[in-house]
Amino acid sequence: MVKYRKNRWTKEEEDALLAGINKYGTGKWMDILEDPLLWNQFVDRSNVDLKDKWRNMKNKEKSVTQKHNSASIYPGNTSHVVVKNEPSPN
Amino acid sequence: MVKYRKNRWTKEEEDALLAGINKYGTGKWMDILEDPLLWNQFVDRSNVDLKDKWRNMKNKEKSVTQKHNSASIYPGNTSHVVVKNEPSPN
DNA sequence: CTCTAGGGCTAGGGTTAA
DNA sequence: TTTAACCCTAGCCCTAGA
Repeated sequence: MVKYRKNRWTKEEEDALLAGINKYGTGKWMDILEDPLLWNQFVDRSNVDLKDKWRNMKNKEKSVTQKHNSASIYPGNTSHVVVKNEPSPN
Repeated sequence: MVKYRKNRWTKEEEDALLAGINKYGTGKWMDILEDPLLWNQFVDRSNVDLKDKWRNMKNKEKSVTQKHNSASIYPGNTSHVVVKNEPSPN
């Protein structure tokens, strides 16, 4: 099965992704994708697509920062950190 | 809050896992992990990590076999069989 | 409670379309 | 050539059942 064309990200989809990251943090792609307020903003995206898009947005920001030293526009850029659930206190 | 980083398996760790499977059989991950000759070969691995790694090694072998029909490179690949230890003759 | 089995998800390297 | 979008999959998580 071959994918014939790329599915470009819209501004609306990018906003939904950022909103999801604000709510759940990075590394919670399935949670973001299935959020009742966000899921219908995404057009044929998988959890992996969300992860890849966030990576691209970070790379873009980084190159912009290198060129212009602009401040981050993205919330909670902590992609190297994962928040682990505490074990439920039975 | 826990820092997350992939911990790639080294050749030495793989060898230790295979040696453990030879001794105890598959499905004895805690026994392998705590074996006095093996435990210090593993770098920050849990019993679940050992199980997952064996699954990956099996999958890898399977795909190689499908492509090249090569013989098994793993000792005693009898994942459905449990090998019992002989009592050590002190 | 601990441990295993197996499905699910992520992280990061690799690949491709444009 | 460059790179956003997409693929591959090892490694790690979740949890039912023993």
